[in-house]
Amino acid sequence: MRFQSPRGTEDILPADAHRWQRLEREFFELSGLYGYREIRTPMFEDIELFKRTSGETSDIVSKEMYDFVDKGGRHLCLKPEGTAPAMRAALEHNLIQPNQPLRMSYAIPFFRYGRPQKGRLRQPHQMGLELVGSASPAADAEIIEIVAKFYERVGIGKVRVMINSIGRAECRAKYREVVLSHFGGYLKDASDDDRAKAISNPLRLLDTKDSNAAELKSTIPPILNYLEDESKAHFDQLQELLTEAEIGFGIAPDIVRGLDYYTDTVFEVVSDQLGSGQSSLCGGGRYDGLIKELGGAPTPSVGVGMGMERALLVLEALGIQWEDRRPAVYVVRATEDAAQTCRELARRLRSAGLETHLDLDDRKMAHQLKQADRLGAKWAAMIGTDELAAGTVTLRDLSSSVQSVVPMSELVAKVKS
RNA sequence: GCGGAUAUAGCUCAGGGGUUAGAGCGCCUCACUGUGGCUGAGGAGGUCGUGGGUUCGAGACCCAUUAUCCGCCCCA
Repeated sequence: MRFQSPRGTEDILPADAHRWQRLEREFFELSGLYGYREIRTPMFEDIELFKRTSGETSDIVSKEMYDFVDKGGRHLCLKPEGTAPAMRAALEHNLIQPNQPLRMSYAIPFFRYGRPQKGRLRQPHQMGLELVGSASPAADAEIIEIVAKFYERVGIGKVRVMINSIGRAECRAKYREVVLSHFGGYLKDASDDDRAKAISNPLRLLDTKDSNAAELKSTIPPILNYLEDESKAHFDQLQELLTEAEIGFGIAPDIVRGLDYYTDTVFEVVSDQLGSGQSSLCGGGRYDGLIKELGGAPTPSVGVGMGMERALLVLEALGIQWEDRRPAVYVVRATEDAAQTCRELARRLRSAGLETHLDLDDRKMAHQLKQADRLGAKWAAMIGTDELAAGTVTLRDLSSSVQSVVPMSELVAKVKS
């Protein structure tokens, strides 16, 4: 019986792992410059945490959770997103203090039970940021700035961040009626999906792909027209701040977000390089009501999640290749009597911080050189009877084939130069 | 969750009822017993995704199942 990885999961193989490491390194380095520090929370949580925060009617909670009951009868689930667990942990450990913004970052797998496709998995990964404790549009701008800088830094280039505001609860309630009456006629013979949306979350009618609704979508007045003064001012200031930071953005009135906890600012970065109908590279927004919902003092906050496999997919589509580290030296045992000396030299090279390879299986010299070549080693350090007697190493530059004889004592220095 | 397509060597793919299933690339050996890449000659590697069925005979046809891909849903 041969096993496969479970549906919708992927193995990250040794030849590819460096790309993931690089992505995470760039992410933590960049966000660290803004003061973000990593938080690591458990892979599973009490299922109620997500029902409370994302909302019972959200797609995540209503049909995409990997939930289970453990042997102690606890109803748990693999985390379907990163924000709620981070906030639960922050509250549990009293990390949230008045007038002290809390900045947290993470790179995590998360879990959603859906139909897999390219760029859409059951165990995807995301890099997330949470900025807790500021109501200022400067907080929204900070998160968006990091996102924009991140994509630029890894080579995806300048991205256009699409922003919208969905206001506060009253505004949304008002707008919900606007949407329902605007789409009223259409809903009579709309798809089951869209009719279900009309009941569970009318705002999501805005992103229906039904061609019959295209005109209605284009003629509906945007939610921005219904924002309260405060939300309107917030949104305007955010735009000024983004302009000041020279971040390219556009306004997309149809970005609505499927989770209940968002308020005011919502945003995403899209790419046309993803294929499979997937376009979202990252998504985020402000969630001023979430912490209160979890029993904490009302605390305004903003966050974002950036999809890792989607970033990698775009990088690949752009033809951007990241080189893995390569061995510095392959120590070649030319004759059997040099075996011990070869091992000793290899140890010395590694102590000096140089990746060094050695044949384990008494292969002939030609084979060892072939391995060295295949591994992409810079140098082959060859030792046989002659070198043993002279206390030297024959050092070959594998790309130029230039060869020289150096004393063993100078090997490390020569290779490092 | 709904609709469609696909599954043959490590990889990319041919073979569409009839002996022992093929190619390119990759891998191993030798030419080259102390020198990789290039070349040449050999070689290894497949329960044809899995399980049933039809047939004298199935990699091929039928059914089921699993996985992947595409569309919907949704998002990262």
